[in-house]
Amino acid sequence: MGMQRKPTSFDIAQLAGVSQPTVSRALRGEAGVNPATRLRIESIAKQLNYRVDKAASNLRTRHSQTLALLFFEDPTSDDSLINPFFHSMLGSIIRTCAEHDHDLLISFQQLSSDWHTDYEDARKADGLILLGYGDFELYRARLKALQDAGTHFVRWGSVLSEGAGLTIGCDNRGGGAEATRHLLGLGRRRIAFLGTASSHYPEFHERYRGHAQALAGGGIVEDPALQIDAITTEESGAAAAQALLDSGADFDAILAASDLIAIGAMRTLQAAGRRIPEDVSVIGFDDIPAASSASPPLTTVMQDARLAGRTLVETLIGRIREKPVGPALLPTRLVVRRSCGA
Amino acid sequence: MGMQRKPTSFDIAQLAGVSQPTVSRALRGEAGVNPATRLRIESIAKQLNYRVDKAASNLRTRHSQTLALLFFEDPTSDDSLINPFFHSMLGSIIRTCAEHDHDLLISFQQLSSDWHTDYEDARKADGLILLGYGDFELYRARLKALQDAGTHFVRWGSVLSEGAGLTIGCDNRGGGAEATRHLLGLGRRRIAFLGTASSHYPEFHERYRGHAQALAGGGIVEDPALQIDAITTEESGAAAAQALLDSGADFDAILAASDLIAIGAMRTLQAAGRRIPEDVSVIGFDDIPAASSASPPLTTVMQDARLAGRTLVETLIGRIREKPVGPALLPTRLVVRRSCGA
DNA sequence: ATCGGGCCTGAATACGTATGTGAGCGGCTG
DNA sequence: CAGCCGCTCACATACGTATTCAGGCCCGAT
Repeated sequence: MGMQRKPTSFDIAQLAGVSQPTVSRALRGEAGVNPATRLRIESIAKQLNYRVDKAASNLRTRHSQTLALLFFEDPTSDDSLINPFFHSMLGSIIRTCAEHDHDLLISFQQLSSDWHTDYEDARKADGLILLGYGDFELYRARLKALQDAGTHFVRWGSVLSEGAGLTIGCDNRGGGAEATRHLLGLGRRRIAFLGTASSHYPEFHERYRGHAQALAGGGIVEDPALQIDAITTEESGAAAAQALLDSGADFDAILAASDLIAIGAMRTLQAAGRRIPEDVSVIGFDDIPAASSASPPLTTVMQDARLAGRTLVETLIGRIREKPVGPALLPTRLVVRRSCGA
Repeated sequence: MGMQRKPTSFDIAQLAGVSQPTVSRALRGEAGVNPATRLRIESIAKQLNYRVDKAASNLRTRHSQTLALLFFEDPTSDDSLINPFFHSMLGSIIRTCAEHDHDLLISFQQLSSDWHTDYEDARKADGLILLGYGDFELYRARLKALQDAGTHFVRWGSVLSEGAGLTIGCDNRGGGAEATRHLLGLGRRRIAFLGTASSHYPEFHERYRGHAQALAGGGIVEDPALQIDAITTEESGAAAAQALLDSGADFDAILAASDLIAIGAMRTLQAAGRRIPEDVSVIGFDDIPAASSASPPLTTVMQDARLAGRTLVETLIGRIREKPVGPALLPTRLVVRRSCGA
């Protein structure tokens, strides 16, 4: 009972009194099979609990109906955490893959490893989803190599940066601008930006540019002292806020390039006795779950993670099927919570 | 340049002046290959960016070096969220798989679908990792079927429930007991338990039993009015707390069967004007990230998610290699934060 | 010189599926 | 009645690797 040999299409064929190719055609729903024969085959297959051997099928068809999700994590962080925003995207990616009958492989990668050849070359996956913040310059060569090799992939990032058609991202500039306009509307005039403005981090760069644009639109002159570098961790946000306090700069609002930065910054500010939102308004970016449960609840620029995940997967599958889909710029939406008043 | 045919072991063989089997042997590190030949082959393979075709390899060897991670989600929740505790485990699972040279497939499943035959029968994976809370009775038949079919799998859950050797879990009873002893030590005497005590949810059941045990140890008589059903969501926790308030029962502490329940309950309590921890002490279970950032920070029974993930993967791989490893009961640790005073 | 035995390698084959090609059969047209 | 076509199906083969088996070679021992 227990460990029988797994049934093959030959077994089905023999029981059904047909040849193996007929079984294959019948089960794949191919046209040109007698309906009665098809029914008989399907019934026997179901009865034997037959499953098409994916390895054999992959070998024959030369594709795997599998996508690979590659996370690029900061190699310094050895622990097992994933950026919370990507967490939210993950569920959507998984579900969308399932809807399109694709399996999903998932792994962490270092920018420095040879991931760019390990998946499609080994025919593990038909396409790659690249996820992760990091110094974009480090990606560049690998992305180019991927593209030259004809590998199918999509990337979450700043759409405007490079390689149109393979990057999906949200409207970082628009989101940054909207946040800053909101702060201006609240009467804030000295708005600090926490998160690097360097073009090596294109998403933060775009958010910064939106911020600067809105400032200019409000007739405010940028003050370089109000821009502090930070990466996407609470610690970094806390440190950046501390640096801002230590600098003695005058500020009445903070636009953080991500929620984690904002949450870290709020902690520092509160510890230093600054009241939020009375003394300082804070706005984040992403709308991760922690944003709404922060105290006070964080006003933030929402990226629709579910839409993002879905778009990534469907764009990738489209590219694999040689039905190229253009780059998508996903909308953002400002979620106003109590932290900034009214 | 762009779209050459991918090199095969035959191509390598021809260039190296040997036969294909020799290439296979050399690259797999098999003994009995002339060192000089091996070096030549390795060099050529590297130069051509050759990768072993995984589909062909899988077909031949009849295993895939791949594990499948199956999440069982409440089918009612249509959105893309994953239980936060599993989130924390995920990173560890991914990393441990990589360390052991295994790929990882991930998918959502409904208890009712035919997942139990879809992965190993289709030879997509060598083994299964089952994750998810839910009515255990629904699992039972499927788990039995898996085991009878000789499928390799491990499950996160209550170790004591059934099928020793295939379940990894933490010491739920010990954790529940420790939490309640802590509350007793704070002088609390009327401790409510939020989370079903039904044996259909073995983990919650174990936590409840630990709680009851500690109560008995402290000479306290259980009050059925202080046990309110709840499942692992904030909403359910909030509703349970509301039910508790509405019942008019007297209570000075809450032990929630999970952090999400605790967080939801705290929200309700605070909205009702109860002060935490002055009026009511609250303890959760899991130590998800939100626990530490809740207000006030939540005292909770920590499950070591990283250890859990690692143990799951390594146990599964051990079972696949026919080196069975016994069931593991992982330790818990009480993390005391400010919420319960001192 | 012969023989036995390691050491290395090549020839042949199997893994299970998908697909190109052609054959048999019945019905239809001219 | 010959010829043709559409419908089903079987035969043969390819996908790229891993493994079994046997053979060639060289060395030392007899």
